[in-house]
Amino acid sequence: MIANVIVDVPAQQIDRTFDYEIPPRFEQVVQPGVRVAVPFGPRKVQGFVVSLSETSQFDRLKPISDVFDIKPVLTSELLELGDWLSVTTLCFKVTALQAMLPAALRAKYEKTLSLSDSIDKETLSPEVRQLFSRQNVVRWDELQKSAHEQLLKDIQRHIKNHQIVVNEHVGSKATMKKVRVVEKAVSDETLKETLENWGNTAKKQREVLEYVFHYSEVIVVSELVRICETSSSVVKALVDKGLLHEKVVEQKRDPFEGRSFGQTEPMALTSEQQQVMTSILRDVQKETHRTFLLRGVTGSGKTEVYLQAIEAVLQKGKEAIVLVPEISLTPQMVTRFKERFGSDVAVLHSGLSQGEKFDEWRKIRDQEVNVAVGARSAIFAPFTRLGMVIIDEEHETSYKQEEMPRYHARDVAIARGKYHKCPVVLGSATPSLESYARAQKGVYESLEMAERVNNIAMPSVHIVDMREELRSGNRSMFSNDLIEGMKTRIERGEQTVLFLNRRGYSTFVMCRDCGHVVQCPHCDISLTYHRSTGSLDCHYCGYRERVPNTCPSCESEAIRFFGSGTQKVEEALNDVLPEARVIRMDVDTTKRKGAHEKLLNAFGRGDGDILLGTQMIAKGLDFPNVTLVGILAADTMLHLPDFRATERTFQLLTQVSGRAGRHEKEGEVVVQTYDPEHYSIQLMQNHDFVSFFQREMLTRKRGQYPPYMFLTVITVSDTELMKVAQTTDRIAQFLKERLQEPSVVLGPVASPIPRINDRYRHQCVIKYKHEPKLTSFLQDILSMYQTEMTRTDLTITIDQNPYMMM
DNA sequence: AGCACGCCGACT
DNA sequence: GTCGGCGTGCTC
Repeated sequence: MIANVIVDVPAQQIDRTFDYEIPPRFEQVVQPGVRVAVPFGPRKVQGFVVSLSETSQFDRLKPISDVFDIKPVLTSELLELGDWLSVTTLCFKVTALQAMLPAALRAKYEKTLSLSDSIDKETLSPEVRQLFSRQNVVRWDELQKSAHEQLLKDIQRHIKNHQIVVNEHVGSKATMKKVRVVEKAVSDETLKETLENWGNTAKKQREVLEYVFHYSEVIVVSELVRICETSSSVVKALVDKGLLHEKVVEQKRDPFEGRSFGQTEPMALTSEQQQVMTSILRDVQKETHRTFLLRGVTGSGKTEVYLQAIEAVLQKGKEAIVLVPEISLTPQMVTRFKERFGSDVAVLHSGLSQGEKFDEWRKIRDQEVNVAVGARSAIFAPFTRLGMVIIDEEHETSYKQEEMPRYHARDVAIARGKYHKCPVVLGSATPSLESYARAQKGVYESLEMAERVNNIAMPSVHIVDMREELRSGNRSMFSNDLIEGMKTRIERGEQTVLFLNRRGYSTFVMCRDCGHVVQCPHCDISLTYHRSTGSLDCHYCGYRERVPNTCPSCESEAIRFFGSGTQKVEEALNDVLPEARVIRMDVDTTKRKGAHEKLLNAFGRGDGDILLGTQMIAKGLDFPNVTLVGILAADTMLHLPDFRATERTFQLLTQVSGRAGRHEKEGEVVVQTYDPEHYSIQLMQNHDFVSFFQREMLTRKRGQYPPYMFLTVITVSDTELMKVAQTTDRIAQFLKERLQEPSVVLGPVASPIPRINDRYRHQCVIKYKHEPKLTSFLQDILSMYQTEMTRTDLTITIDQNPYMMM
C-alpha cells in the first residue's frame, strides 16, 4: 500500500499529494486522515494522509518516518470538504486541512544539532567545542537568536564535514493533560484486617484510606488531598505501604470544571415556535437537507427552538452543531446549552487555552458529546452522524474568515448539510440581505416568528435628534430624554444598558488649527489614541508613538483627540448622574480571563444601575430588569465606505434595542442620532425589517451590489509601488479580456488603506452574476505570478464574497 | 517554503 | 585556483 500525502508546505507547486511507502510497522495505523512525518527533499515535514493507493507512478518512494495519530484527525467527509474549500477559496490544500483542526494539532518543527559519534573534538573550532562542552544537544532556533555570524559559519562548515549532525523533529504540539490517581490496591478483607490492627498513629492515613475504600474506585490525588484536608505525603505513605495503587492517567481538561449547571426542562412552545419546529423536524425525520432561514424578532424565543430541535436530533442518535458569533458566545449563552444537555456539549471559543480547545475537540471526535457549540471554526466539528447545523445571528460578519482560507461558515454549513442530508437552520432577527433574498427566491425555506414570547410588546423607540439638542444648548453626549430615562430607572430600581457604537469612530488625534490628523508612518491610516498607555497605536502594524504636545504639521498646541471611548462616556456619566453605579464593559475591562462573566454576573445581581459597553453587549444578553436601552451614537457607522454600512447599522440598532423589556416590564429605547431621517433609523423604530429589506434592496440594485451581483476582490501588495500598479493593471486586463457581460472589473485602484507596513496595496473588484470559469481564471492568475510571489515580496490575495473591502 | 545545485566575480 | 554570491529548479 502507498500513502498519498499532502505535506505541510504552503506553496503552489507543492499543492498536491506526494506518494510514500508505508513501512510494515505502520501498516495498521496509516489510514486516510492521520498525520504523519515524511522526508521531503532534504528535510522532514508533517503531512496528512488523504488516501491510500495500490500503485504509484514513481518507483523510488521514500518511507513515512512517523505516524502521529492512532485515530484519524480528519474524517473522510472532512478530507473531501478540505478539497472543496481549497478550490472555492483558492487556498492551498494544507491550509484548508489545518483550518479544520484545533491549533494544538498543528505541526511543531524542532531542529537540533549534536556532535557526530566518531569525531575528533580537536578538529572543531574552539567556540563550537565550548558550545558543546555544556550540552550534547543544541537547539537550532535558540542558536540562531543568540549566536554570532562567525559561530554560525563554523557550524555550517562542521555540518558539511559531517562533524555535526542535524536532527529534525517533527512533532505535534498537542499535549494530553496527565493526572495522578490512586485506587485500592488490596481486597476489602485485607483492608478490614489492616484497619483493625491500625493502632493510634497515622490518623490521617487511616482517614484517607477509608475514604478511598468507601467512596471511590479511582480518585485524582489532588482531589483526595483537598477532600481529606491533608497533604500528598500522606497519600504517598499509603502507596508505599502497598495499600493504594498509584497511576498516571490522561485527563481531558474541562473548562467548566468545578461549576455545576442546573438542569432545565424544555419550555412549552408558542404556536409560532411549534410551527417552526414542525417544519425543521420534518426534515430531521426524513433525513433530507434543506436550508431554513428563521427570522424571529428579538425575544421570540429562537434559542428555545434550537434547544428543542437539537433534543429531537439527539433522540435520533444524531449530532448537532450550533454556531454563535464569538462576541455573543457569552457565559449566559453557554449556560443555556449546558443546562439542557449537560456533559453532552462541547464548547469551542477563543477564551479557551489551546489545550482546552484541543480537549473539547477530542470529546467530539471520540464521540463523547453529541452537541458542539462554538464560533466560526466549530463548523468543522468532526461529527460523523451530523443531524443538524444551526447558525445563530446568521447575519454576523464574523462568520466570514478574513484569513486563508477565506471561507464563510454558512457555505460550509450548507455543504455539510448536503453531505449528511440534514437541515441547516439560519436564525436571526435581522437576516443578511443575501440570505433573506435567497429565502424570497425559494432557495432557502422561510420560517418566521413575529411575536415575542408571552406576548410581550416590542420596546418603544424614541429617536432623538442630537442636532436639536445642541441647538437647545445641550452640549453633553447625553440627550435630556436619555438622562431623564436613566434617572427614572434608578428611582424605580430598574436597569439601563448604554451602547456606544465605536466602529468608524475610533479615537484619533487631530489638530484643531490645521486639521492635521496623526497617521502611521508605515500604513496610511490614522493612529488610534489609547488612554491606558497614553500612546497612539497603529492597529494594522503595531507602530506606537507618544501623543505629541504640538501639531507635527503646524506646531499649534491645539492638538486634541477626537472620538469617544467608553472611559470618556463613563466620566461624563459620573458628572450628570453621580449616584449611578456604572459597570463598564470594553476591551480593557474584559481582558482578564473570566472578567467578562464576572461583570455580567454583577450586573445581573443588580450591582450596577447602568451597563455601559460596545459591541460586546449588543447580543444575547437577557436581563429581566433592563427596561431602558440608550444608543449613544446610532449613525457613526452609517457613512463608512462600505456598501453594507446601512445594513449593519440597522442590524446593530435592532439587536441592541432587543435588550430592553424582555420580560414583564415594558422596554424603552432611546436612539441618539445626527441623521434621524435616515431610513435605517426610521425603520428600526418600527421594528420593520421587511420594509428595510425592500428599501435596501433598491440601493443594492442601483449600485449593482450583492445580493444582485457577486463580488471578488483581488489585492496586490508589494514594497514597490510601481510593481503593485503594473501587476494589478495586468491582472485587471487579463480578466477584462475573459469575462462576459454583465460582469465588470472595477479598478485597478489603490486599496482603501493604500499602505500597510510599508507595503503598497492596489486592488481590483470583480462584479459578476454568472461566471462559471471565474475560479479557474483566478487560479490562472495565481499560477502566472507564483514564481514572482515566491521569489519576491509580491503577494496577491483573492477574496471571493468579501466582507471587509479593505 | 527551503534547500541544493550551479554558474559567475573577488579573494587567500 | 577557491570561496561564496544568488538565480533556478525540485521535493514522492
